[in-house]
Amino acid sequence: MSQQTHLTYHKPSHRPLATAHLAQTMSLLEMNNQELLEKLEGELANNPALELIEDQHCPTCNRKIYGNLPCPQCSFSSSSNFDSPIVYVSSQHETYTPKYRGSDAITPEDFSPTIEDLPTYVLGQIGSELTPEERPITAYILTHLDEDGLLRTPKVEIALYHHISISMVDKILSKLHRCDPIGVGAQNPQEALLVQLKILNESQEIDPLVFKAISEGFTELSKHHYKSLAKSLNISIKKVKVILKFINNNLNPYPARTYWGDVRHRTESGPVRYHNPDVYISCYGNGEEPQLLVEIIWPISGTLRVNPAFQKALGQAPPEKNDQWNSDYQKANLLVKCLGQRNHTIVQLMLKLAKKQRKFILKGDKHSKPLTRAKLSEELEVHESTISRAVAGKSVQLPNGKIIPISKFFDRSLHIRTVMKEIIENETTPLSDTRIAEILIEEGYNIARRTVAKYRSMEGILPAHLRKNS
DNA sequence: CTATGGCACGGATT
DNA sequence: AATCCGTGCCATAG
Repeated sequence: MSQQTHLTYHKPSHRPLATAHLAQTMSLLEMNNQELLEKLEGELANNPALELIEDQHCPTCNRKIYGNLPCPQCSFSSSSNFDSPIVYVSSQHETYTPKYRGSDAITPEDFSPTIEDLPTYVLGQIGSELTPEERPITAYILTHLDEDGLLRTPKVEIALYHHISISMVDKILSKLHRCDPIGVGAQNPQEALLVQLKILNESQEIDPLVFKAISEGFTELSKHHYKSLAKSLNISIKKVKVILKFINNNLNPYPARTYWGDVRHRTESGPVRYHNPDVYISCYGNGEEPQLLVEIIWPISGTLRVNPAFQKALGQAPPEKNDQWNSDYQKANLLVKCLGQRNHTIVQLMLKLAKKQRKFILKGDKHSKPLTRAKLSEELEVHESTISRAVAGKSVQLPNGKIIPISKFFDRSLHIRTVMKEIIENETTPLSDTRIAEILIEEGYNIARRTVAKYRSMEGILPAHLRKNS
């Protein structure tokens, strides 16, 4: 297809426009939805040459088209066997999906996006438990939650505003904390973690060190300064990692976010956080072989284009404004083109990924195939760094409702780790690392004993002698 | 003596 | 060029 040439970003070019084009496409590619949203809003506010129009309908198939892209239906419908996923770009819908991660057993049928917003959703759960006096206060609190489900407004303020005591506020908050995104209404990530931990503790035994790590070493924890954390708690770094894994697996500092990964940080300001997914993957059809539906989320509703009226007016610009207008026009034009290209790249990427990792998407971690960015870049005929940029810091929601970073599609050892986990779960008597390695080798995974130990610790599984059997 | 964790090296990936 | 990952070797705990 003709676009392929546009995708080979590594081709040297001497035209200045092309370099600007290149630079902008790359930076746009790196952005996830949140960042893109901010960027677009900024551009729209500052550049009169840009306009946001209603989403268009495709002239031939009359489907809605989004995201400054050609019609998805027409360009992709040729590949409609179940092997090739349908890919399309869709506008950001206001769905809040209240799946609190943790339970594995969410099947595609269970998963239907809920159209409620967070306050409504939470209120629906506890509405009946509240006394008439508590009700308006709760509503007030809920509407003051930030996008992460945290309550940044000081308690005192609420108490004063409603002329009630702080203990009253506390009482309501503690009820709130137990609602579905467990920990909603906590004052900060730290409190959210503690609340979740407390509730979890009621149903299972929890290492008191986890409490200590969160309450005393939270700053180190959030900065990923594990060595200093280990020192201040006077435990081994190994132990810290076990704790960390536990936290990552079971707790969520931002209750309304579905995912918090321990991912490398992109900026000094802290770990990359996943807000809403940038891509949805869902199933179309319920059979054995459902077709995959890949949805690239476009952060704004509407399509961005260069305002034709502005373009017309260019010729009649007042002389003193001429330069300004021209540059606005150029910039707008560039942005629109780059956006289209960014989206095109992401679409191609996700299409390929969905195809390659189909089993992983449908059947879970065990079927993940080791895949490197390099290999994919070869197939897509783009530069490696293009893939890296497109993948970095973005997240995707799978048909089972889990939100994972896209980089998980490139995990080299995910499948072995899951097989290993299964072995350990099914063991009758605790198996030593050596033994596990032997079993894995028998099953065809060539792996060293030392590596088993590494995987174990990655998964937060205790060594054999500390494991008791079930 | 056996099972694991720590450190560090080299090759692959990004 | 920087980082990640699998491994081997050695120290330590049990």
